[in-house]
Amino acid sequence: MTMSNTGGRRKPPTIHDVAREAGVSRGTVSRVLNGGHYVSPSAAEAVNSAIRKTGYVVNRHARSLITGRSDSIGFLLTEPQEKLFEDPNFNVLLRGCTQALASHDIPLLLMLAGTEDERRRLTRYITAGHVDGVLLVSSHSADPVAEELREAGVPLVQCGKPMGRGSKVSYVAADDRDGARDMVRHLLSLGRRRIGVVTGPLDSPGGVDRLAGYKEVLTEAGIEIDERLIVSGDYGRASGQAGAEQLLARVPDMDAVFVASDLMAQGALTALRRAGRRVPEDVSLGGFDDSAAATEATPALTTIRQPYDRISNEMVRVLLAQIGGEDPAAVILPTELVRREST
Amino acid sequence: MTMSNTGGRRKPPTIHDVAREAGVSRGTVSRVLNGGHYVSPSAAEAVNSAIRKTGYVVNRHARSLITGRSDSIGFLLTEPQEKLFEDPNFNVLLRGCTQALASHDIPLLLMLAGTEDERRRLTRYITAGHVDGVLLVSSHSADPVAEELREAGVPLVQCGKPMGRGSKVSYVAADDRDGARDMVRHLLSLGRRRIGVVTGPLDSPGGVDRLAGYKEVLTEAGIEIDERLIVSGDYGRASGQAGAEQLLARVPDMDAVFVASDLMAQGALTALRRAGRRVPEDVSLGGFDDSAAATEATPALTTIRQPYDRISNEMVRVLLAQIGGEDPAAVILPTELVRREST
DNA sequence: TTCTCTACTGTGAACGCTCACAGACGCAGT
DNA sequence: ACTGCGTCTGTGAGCGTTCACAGTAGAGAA
Repeated sequence: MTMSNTGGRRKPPTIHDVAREAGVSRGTVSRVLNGGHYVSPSAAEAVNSAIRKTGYVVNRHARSLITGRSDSIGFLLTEPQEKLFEDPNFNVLLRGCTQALASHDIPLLLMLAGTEDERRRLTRYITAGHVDGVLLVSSHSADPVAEELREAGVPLVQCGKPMGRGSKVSYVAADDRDGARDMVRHLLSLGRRRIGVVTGPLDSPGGVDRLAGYKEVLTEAGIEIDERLIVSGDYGRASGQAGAEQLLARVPDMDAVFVASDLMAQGALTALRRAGRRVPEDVSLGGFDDSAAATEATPALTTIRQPYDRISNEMVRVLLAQIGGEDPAAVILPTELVRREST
Repeated sequence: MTMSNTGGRRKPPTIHDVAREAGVSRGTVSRVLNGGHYVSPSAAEAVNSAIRKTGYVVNRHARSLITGRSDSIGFLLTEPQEKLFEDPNFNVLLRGCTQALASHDIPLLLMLAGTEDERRRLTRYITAGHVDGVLLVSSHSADPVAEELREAGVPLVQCGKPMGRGSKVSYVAADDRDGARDMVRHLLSLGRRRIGVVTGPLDSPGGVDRLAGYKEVLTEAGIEIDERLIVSGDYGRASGQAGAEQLLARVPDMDAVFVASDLMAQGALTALRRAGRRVPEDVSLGGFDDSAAATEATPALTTIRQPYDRISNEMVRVLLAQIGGEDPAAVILPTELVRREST
């Protein structure tokens, strides 16, 4: 009584089979499948049990062919992927997007556009309508791909604030400026006054905004901005170490550092330790991201938590809305100060 | 003279448009698209330039509808995803598979089956023929999903050796036994004789094989197996720490440990340090995986490199072969000893 | 010439679905 | 009775491809 059916895929049932089984027409089955309006309760019941009995699953290709939708979306990465894949936050984002989409029964296509060739290939693929929309993760905040897709009319949501001010592309981002403000305020509340900063890349809005928040709070507190206490990095561990070394050389009695990423903060930790500074006794150290690096470091890093789980949900929500015809939207989500051992 | 076309996706050209442009029939265009046999050079040239001119991209839905293939494959994760996504090796694998598939112009669908519901939904999706095959990553080495898909006749390649001996499912794995042998031989060559081992889970082939390699080499070297020197872990950091503590308690003069994952080795490092042992002076420590954890640890870990870049390529190769009608295959790839500071 | 073979090309039909339309039915208002 | 309306249902057409088949042209053999 087993139906092992080992090997050789059997032809799946079609909407026709279901219709015959339920004693109705294709049209009625289709109506039940898509919302179920204008169909009598008895017919709906018959169709549903026929679906269960036959194990019917809609053929998305046939559906897409006529609707023009593909009911799938692309998760596009346009940058050096080694770096990104190492970033725990990126992984949270990818996982979150996949799950958020899954709850809408929409598959996610992973697209990596490292080289120029791949970029071209994927742009073609996307503009040909093989996905309904794109979730874009790009470290370049003024990515040409974003503009190209937008011009082609492809619904698009970017992770992080894009650089171009005028460009009408949707995005979801954490509130970098406010996060930085919280951190610097926290350092001030500890009695620190000579607070250094290692910024992110200053050609990205994230880098700029975090620095702006730092400056604002100090100015509000009546502390003059000391340019010797400002160095810029690239979010990578090495640049954090170099940055902290530079700061210490310039201002040996610095009593706190705000480092614009946890990875850089790890590097800064190494530099501080080598220079004989104790953290947090001599120097308070604040990071940004609340990545795995923050808890793995010793001492564990006080940092600013970016709500990547919410970011992914919002990206999906905004994208689906845009696919549904709504206008592009910008969403900025609040950050949260997470206190640990480094301050 | 710009054709900005902002917003509103234009209807893409069809094979019909190309045919008209080239002055040939649909059939000829289709033949050019699929291999180009039985088509005259002049016609092929005309079609190709028409394709370039119109910017034609094949509609995969229409193609799939008739061929029955979907020309896409699924990357299925059946286990606690938080853990896996943290694993750098997993990320290499995902990236490698995506790229290997991209070179065949095949999109990868990311599928996460954490809950029972998702598992059912995805099984339906897969068996309905929405993907041509599945790359499966599962920590359970005897995953019921694997068996279910195999029975449904879905081409499938698993990452890592599956548990069931008889089951005819394709897999690609590193040579765990041989890697373990290399490591233990290395420890012996350093003059170590009281070598402990923290194994992986012993209900998985990887865990079993690494322990087997350890035992083999010791036996070959004429050293008796001491059960007090064997504890088992679960590949996680915490279990490595606990394992090393247990070993030290049982055999205080242990002079080396082979730990079956780098993450566990990090934990073991902490335990050894707390117990006042210097690494590598007092105790040589060998890991497994060559993950990021290995280089981040201080001292950097000597470990066994699993060739995840090659594994991903092989998984794709074997899967495509199987889709093409070939029989399931098992591929075992050689590992490599990477010497760093911990031995 | 005629026949055969090879190389090439065009033409329905079909894949499984949705959509627009037309029709049927019951019920209320005129 | 007729008309109108809202609810429900079936039918044909068509989405863009590939595939099988039929057909043409030219070359070479008989």
